[in-house]
Amino acid sequence: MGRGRAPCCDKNKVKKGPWTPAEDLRLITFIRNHGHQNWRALPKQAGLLRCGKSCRLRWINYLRPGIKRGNFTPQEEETIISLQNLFGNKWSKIASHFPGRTDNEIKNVWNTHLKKRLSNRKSAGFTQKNDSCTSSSIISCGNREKGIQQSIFKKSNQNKQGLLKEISTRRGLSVEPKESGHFDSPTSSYASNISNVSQLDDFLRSDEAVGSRFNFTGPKQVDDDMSLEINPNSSSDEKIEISFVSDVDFWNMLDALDPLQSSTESQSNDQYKDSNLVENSECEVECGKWLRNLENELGLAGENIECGAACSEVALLVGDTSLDIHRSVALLVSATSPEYQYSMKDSRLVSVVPAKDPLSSASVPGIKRMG
DNA sequence: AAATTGCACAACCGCATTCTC
DNA sequence: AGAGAATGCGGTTGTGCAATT
Repeated sequence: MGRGRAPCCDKNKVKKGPWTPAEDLRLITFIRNHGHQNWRALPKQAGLLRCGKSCRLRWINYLRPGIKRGNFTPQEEETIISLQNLFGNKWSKIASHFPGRTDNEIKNVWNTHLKKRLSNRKSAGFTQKNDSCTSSSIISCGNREKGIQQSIFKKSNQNKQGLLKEISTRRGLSVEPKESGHFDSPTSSYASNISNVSQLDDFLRSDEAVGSRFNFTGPKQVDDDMSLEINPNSSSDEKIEISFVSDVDFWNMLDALDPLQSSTESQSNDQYKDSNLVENSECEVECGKWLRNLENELGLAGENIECGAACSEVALLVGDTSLDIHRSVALLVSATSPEYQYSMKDSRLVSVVPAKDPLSSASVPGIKRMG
């Protein structure tokens, strides 16, 4: 057992506060290449001005693959309540019953509304005993509590300007939940069958997408109908949202949309545009828009910085990492920054330079978070 | 339209526990 | 065995955003 406590880092030299996309990418890239044997040494090795604990927390709670984001289903919430009753505030133990969920997330959901719900139940005269929702049966009785579900749903209506929402709005797609808006579909790689925008659309319309990856923001009124309605022509706003999840699936999805799978050395934007790898111009335009949204979502574009310069920063961050990231970044440059061109060697991104002056290196300003 | 309030959640802090030498 | 380092865990806070007034 340790005595005393050494400071985990020099607090004067570490950055605090929200993580920027560039930091995230740096952390992801480093861990993908080198793992995380030593959290204390990791920030220095990865070139991050962060405390090791902060890196660990960021990875565990947000960046690692397999994180299941989005609202908790009523069933999950009831299970949390019963497990909390069983174990107390042993969040990591409770989280072990929810693959993909983090202890922090469960702790948050408990503190924000499950605790209140429980006290409301008690004050309303409901006990687990006379509510017939004992720990063993509680999982199956979630759907009976429509009122509770409705209140959950209202609370879940926190809108983020998500990537998918942008796409769905632009493409006239909205999703109208008639029930609680929660789905418990099995998680699966959504990248495997997507190769163009229309397939992406199909995916967006599928239950699998909603259940495995996307948060659902629902109507304020909840019908009795338990079905999911998808209304492609609806003009209702902000019905679906997605969090940026930097996991394997994320990169795989980019790959799946990537028409540069077989790209070779020194492929310029013009070459890219002229190639037959893009099925048609409409698809190209859609991909470009989609990727621009992605760049926005990553905070790599906007008033403060040049698109292409941001990409060059990303390229530097990418370093010697896996090929899929190289392709993704190359695609970002192609789709969003015609004023820049990239060069690839052995399927790796080696430079991003202004197209008008191919001899000069792209400047690399610090990336500023938008907003 | 502006101000206020409340909510959700990422991130921090410090203590506990485990690991290593 | 025990000291120090590293990691895990749970409580708490800060911040951004949406809803409400």
